[in-house]
Amino acid sequence: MTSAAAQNYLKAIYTLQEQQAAVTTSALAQYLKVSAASATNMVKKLARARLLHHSPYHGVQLTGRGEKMALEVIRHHRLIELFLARTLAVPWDCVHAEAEKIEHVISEDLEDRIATFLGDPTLDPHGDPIPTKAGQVARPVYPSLLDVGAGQSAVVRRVSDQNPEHLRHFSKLGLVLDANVDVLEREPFEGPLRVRVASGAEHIVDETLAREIWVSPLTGQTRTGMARVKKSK
Amino acid sequence: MTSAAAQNYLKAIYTLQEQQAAVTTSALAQYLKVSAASATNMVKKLARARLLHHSPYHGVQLTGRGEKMALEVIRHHRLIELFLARTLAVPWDCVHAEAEKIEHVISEDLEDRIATFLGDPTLDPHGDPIPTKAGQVARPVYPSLLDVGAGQSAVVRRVSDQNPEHLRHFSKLGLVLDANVDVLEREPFEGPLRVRVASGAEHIVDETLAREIWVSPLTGQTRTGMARVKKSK
DNA sequence: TCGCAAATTTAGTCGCGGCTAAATTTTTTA
DNA sequence: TAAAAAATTTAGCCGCGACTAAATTTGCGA
Ligand SMILES: [Mn+2]
Ligand SMILES: [Mn+2]
Ligand SMILES: [Mn+2]
Ligand SMILES: [Mn+2]
Repeated sequence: MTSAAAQNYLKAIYTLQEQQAAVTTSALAQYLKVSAASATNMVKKLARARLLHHSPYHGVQLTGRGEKMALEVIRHHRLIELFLARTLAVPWDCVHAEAEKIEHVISEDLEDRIATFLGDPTLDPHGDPIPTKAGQVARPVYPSLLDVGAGQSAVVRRVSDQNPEHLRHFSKLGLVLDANVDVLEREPFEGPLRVRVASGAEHIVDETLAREIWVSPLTGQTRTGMARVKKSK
Repeated sequence: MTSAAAQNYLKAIYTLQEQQAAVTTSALAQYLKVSAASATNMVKKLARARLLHHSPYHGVQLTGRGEKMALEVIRHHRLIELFLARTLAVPWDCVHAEAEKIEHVISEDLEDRIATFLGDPTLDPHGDPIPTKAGQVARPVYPSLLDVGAGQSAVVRRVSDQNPEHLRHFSKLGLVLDANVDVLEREPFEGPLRVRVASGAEHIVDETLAREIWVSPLTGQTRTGMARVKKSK
């Protein structure tokens, strides 16, 4: 038990649980790009192994053991992402795919060595929190770039690692971790944003993309606000 | 095709081919710790994929494509071993088991990054040659420590990575890569060796273990010989 | 050269993790 | 509230890579 496939299901359920409490078969199937029947099949196996509770036709919920196991895999994933980024300068749009494979095959000993080598880090290259060995994980909640009002500034804190093309686009735009962004204007009806980045360049950011960037809004207005924040340091 | 299992068969056949030209089903099965029936089954699949020639009841031989593929996996394996040893100080008795898993899941891009990071190395932590990207591999042939006569000295060039306990023992004894060894005496009937290592300490090395260490013999006699060699540098 | 033992292949099975199609249950809509 | 739609589960299948047991082939010794 706890094959790579099972680990991926546990990870997916954990991730989906962060949004809504009851994770449905179809949500799971869609997320993992498998058929609903396949998801049901694995869910029954995980339930038998007491890694989740299955309320047939209604959804699943991880048990303590299941959540712990999910967090272990997530810890592997994020440590590996950071390790590859740090040691080999693997760009942030590539680390996810590599980590997705390696996370299932490293030993606990190697995990420990990587963690120590990196100085027991708390964030991966996308700003995702790294669970501790004991299974504790921070749950930073940031507004998305979309929630920042026109005329406001913010600092990029976390970026979705699900789409490599989007990540590549973000780094091209200068929208990297800890970067400052000024939201200049917002098209109505959930339209795209116009932003200014640290270099001074201005870019249009589509709604879908803006949803994949989470930020710490800064008080005060764009330039002025930023200047004030810098001074007050 | 070319699942992790298939890659392991190709690697095993390549390794066995270095000893004898025709690799039998039972040799393969024994090496991989699977039943003969399982080996036959995979052999037939690899033959269908034109990765080897199968002469039923007589043995197999890798095709050009099969050998190339084997060398690609071996390159992954040895690069990963060296990478783990260099970056994380993973001891040489642990790198093999980790590499055995990771070798099947890294991308070509990651392989290239690791190779470049390591400066395109030619030897792994056990002195095994690393095949090039193009599939060329050096075939260093060294005598084993057992072939060194009493009173002779040698330099450790290569050590079998198959048995972690043996490797741990070797490093405890100071029998590491590039170490000098003086063979002091040899018990008759293929008995154990008495050796002196760089530190001056003397150790008994069993025949089985001595077979797992390959060396460059030095001309001249132990101390005297070594001294002379050192002077002549 | 014949017969037997060893090696090898074939036949049939299993668990895993996918799939489609059909049955069932829940939810929505009329 | 009954019928239709949607979601979910069940049933049955497949390829993979193991296995055991049985059949076949090979090669060796008498
Ligand atoms: Mn990731
Ligand atoms: Mn990440
Ligand atoms: Mn190795
Ligand atoms: Mn090695």
